[in-house]
Amino acid sequence: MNIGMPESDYPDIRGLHLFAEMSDEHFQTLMRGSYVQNFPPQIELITEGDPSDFLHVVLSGSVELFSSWNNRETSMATVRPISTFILAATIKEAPYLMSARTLEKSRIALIPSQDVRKVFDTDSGFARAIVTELAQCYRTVVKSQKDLKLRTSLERLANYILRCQRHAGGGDTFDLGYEKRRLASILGMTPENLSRAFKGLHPYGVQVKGRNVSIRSQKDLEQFAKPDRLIDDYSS
Amino acid sequence: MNIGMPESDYPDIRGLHLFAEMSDEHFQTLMRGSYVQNFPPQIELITEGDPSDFLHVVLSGSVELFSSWNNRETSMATVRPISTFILAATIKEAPYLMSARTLEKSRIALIPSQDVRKVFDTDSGFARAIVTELAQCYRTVVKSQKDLKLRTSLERLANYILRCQRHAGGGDTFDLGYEKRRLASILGMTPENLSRAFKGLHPYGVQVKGRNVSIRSQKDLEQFAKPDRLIDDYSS
DNA sequence: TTGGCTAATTGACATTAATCAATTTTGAAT
DNA sequence: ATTCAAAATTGATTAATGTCAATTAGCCAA
Repeated sequence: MNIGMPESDYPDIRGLHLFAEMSDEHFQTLMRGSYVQNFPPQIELITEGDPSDFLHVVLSGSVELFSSWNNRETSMATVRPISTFILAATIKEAPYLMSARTLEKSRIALIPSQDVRKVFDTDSGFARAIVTELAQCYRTVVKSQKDLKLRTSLERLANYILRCQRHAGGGDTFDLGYEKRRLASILGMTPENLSRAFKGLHPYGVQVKGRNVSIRSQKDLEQFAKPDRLIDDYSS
Repeated sequence: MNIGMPESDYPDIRGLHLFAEMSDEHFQTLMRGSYVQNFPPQIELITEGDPSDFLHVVLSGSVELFSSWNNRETSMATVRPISTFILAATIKEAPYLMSARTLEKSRIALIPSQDVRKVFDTDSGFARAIVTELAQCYRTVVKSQKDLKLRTSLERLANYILRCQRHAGGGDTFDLGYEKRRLASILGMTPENLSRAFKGLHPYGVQVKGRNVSIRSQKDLEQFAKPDRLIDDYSS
């Protein structure tokens, strides 16, 4: 465990939208109280219900946000470098709504929540950035909610594949992005159902081998999936 | 249609968390460009995909936020006085993700989005309030997402009833809060399924007559519903 | 009060998805 | 390469939910 933030990590964090516009002085203030840790895979970083003591920044690796209730568990989102999580809880000084665990070996920066709140009040650049980030988070969840409520699991998978393709550059063959059991949870279904859903997309030209997907007929798949920018465009 | 904001509406709006902490000067700036309209029931106020020209404030009545895709429609949330909607789209200068329609005769204030963004940059009290409001919105959607992904429709209904009861003061008989078809959509099910779900809760002491619900056995219902503050407590 | 409209309910059925159990496949460690 | 454990797939079945059609109930306006 490393205590204190190595200066070598500063540029990565400074490069985040969230920290790009603030004054050097305030940035230094935040960094002074922060530290960085390396975690192995599958480590639970935070547990839902706990008080939000730190804003977390994923510097490398990846982190899954998940929730549990009544012995069931579901994957809510994945955080990839370089971005933050638990921002809303930090701002509201409220307990975490989701737990977080590393998916792989990850490097995480921890910034004390009270420092974040303090600097927020004095640095308008930082305040602006936080609002933008929060609005983005909110809109992402709303899109996800629409996906869940308006589409069947087959349609969700089809649209996930198209988003994945776009994210990978638009080629007709690409990586699925997740282990299948995790993807199933993200899409709100069981692994068995996902396996069958892939077969259900076969008539639309979708081929899957391990984590590799290939789309034989872009047109057929899009015609079935009916992607919608107000659900599937994660950039706005 | 009334053009311009009557001064008599100022106190209601000023009383909102969102506008309570800002300077008088900035508040006046916002109000000068704003206006208030009265709408009959079932009027579509905004349509998803449209540019976000105004921040909306519900002064009286109620407004439903809903979304459509592929000829399907789902209810996303209800906005009751006195609160705002479309804040995230306003901040991000992005298109609305949801449509809005009045449920009843409603009085709505419209504040130009560009004014909101401008004042945000200069008034730190306002900035703070916007962040708090957005964080609240975000957490509300996350809770709703957990409700959807972790619970069956029967469990969602049971917990809805308990939340409703709490909101109504805790008595064992209270109003359902919505027309049943709308509640079904909010809970992510069909009206037929909702009707059967009410029957499914009968063994736990739930009686429904029209919009009136009564709980015969608080303990049984809670034991079944397993309410969780990280899903069902809308105050934090 | 009485139509007449919409909402709500009910039954029958179809579809979708979850569960359980049994293999098969995969991938990481040796 | 070999081995082992976890992941993925498959089949059979059950459970949950949606759809369609037909009533029934409730409400508002004339």
